[in-house]
Amino acid sequence: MNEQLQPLKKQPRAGKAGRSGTQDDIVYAHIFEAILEQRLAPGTKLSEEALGEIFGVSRTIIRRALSRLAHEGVVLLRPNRGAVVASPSVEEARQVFLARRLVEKAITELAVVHATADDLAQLRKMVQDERDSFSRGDRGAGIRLSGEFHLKLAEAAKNAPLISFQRSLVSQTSLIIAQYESGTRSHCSYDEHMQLIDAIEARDADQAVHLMMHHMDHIDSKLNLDEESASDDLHAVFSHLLQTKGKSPRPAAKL
Amino acid sequence: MNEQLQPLKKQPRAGKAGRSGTQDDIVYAHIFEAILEQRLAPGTKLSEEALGEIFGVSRTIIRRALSRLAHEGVVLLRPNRGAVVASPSVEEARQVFLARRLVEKAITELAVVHATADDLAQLRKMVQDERDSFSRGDRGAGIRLSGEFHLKLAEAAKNAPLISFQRSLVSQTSLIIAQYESGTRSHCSYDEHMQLIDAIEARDADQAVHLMMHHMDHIDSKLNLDEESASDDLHAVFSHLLQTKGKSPRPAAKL
DNA sequence: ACAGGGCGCATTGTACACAAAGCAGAGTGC
DNA sequence: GCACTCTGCTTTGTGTACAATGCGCCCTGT
Repeated sequence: MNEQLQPLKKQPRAGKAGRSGTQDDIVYAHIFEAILEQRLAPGTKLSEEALGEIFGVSRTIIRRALSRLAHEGVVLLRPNRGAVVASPSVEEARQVFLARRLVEKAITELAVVHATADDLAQLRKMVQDERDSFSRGDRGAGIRLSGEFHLKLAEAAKNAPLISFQRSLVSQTSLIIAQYESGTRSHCSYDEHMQLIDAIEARDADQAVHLMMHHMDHIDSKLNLDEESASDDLHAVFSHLLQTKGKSPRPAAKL
Repeated sequence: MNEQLQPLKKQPRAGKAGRSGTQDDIVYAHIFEAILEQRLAPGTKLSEEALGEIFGVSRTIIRRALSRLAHEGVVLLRPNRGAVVASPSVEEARQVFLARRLVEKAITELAVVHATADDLAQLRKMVQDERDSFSRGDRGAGIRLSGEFHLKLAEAAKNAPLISFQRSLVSQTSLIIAQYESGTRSHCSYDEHMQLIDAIEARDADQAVHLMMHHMDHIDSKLNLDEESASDDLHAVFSHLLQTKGKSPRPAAKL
């Protein structure tokens, strides 16, 4: 039932983070990636022991990784009942997108002021990688890299709290995209990303913000958050209930 | 050298959080409170074992509390070298305040739309408590309650990601205030809080935002983030260096 | 006397063992 | 026949022992 996959010596490819506690980061990155690529469906139970077996580490490490994922909102941690992959409701998705609009606007304005040449070069490189992933048909990597682009943009804005918040928002957005994206492929047009970089490099705040808001509109419109998402939404709610069930009506938000 | 303070049966008074894992929350709340009331100076080492002794719990619990505090930015977690009370630099403080302005503006606008009568009643009650604390001369409680007011306002805005972000910002702001506030007492005029509630209840978005921005200005102006903060700033930087870098003998304040 | 290296202590990181809390199933009473 | 409870198992929560890392001190060599 649970065979050990690899004895954990494999390096994390994308390096979401990779300084000190490599074990934590590896486990974190793998689970995160699995969620993004929908190998872990929303509502899936994440047993500590099973994950420990799989990654060849003790529950202590798993627990830390889950805690981190929970804090970023991609995993739901229920006291005494374990962790499950978060299944954001349509309402939660809307809230995330509202917050993102807000933050992306601010980040764009700040990036126009503070982005260095090096920042811009890195951003361009990321768009390249993103395009490559999509052309390879690697949807999961594409979603992840697209998210990392927005995160790098936040870094260019040079505001630590916003970077941290953006990390959380991007993670949740990725999960939402994985859950709600309509059939089509390219969810985040790298073309728009490139135009955005150009506007920032030109220090044209109005244009940059305009492009970013347009970009947000596009992402929004590609999701089935409205009426037509009935079946998808129902499925999400269903799996959620299967996990949560009990006599408790609804934890809604654990905060 | 380290006597056990209390065997941990004392309830957390203000209830920053208090549902399930009470132990975590108690430890978290006590450390947080100690930091706010400046019984724990920035840069102070937070030894896991010492804290465990003090609170009568194992390092496991302490570690979780520290992790949580670290995530909120009031504690700095250095791999293999333990935790210290964060000592935000002036630059970091500026970043926090910039982010807060942004978020408070959005929260205010949303609260005008979404705040219920119950929300408003709770907000008014919190201002009362805050005023009481200040009149009692309980500065730490005052700072905390003032922060909780802004957090409750975020809850009235009904946007989960913003609430979470606001929690982090408020915590860090509290630390900054504790560190940089100029000698005077009332740092957050509850009067302004009350006016803000009135504007929100009147659903006057422009007025509410105007008041909030004014309020932010006031908080800003009460801090010594500019030139005159030389000594305070120097001290902060100094303690920071003592902890982070060298082989220096002793941090000014010990646990 | 000072610089460099090695050694011992203190503290954190990790794994594991035990305790507690859910959850599922079978059995029993109404 | 249905519902309720009691019991056993599975899974999480917590404490603790051991390993690893960092840090300070002392010793030695120049």
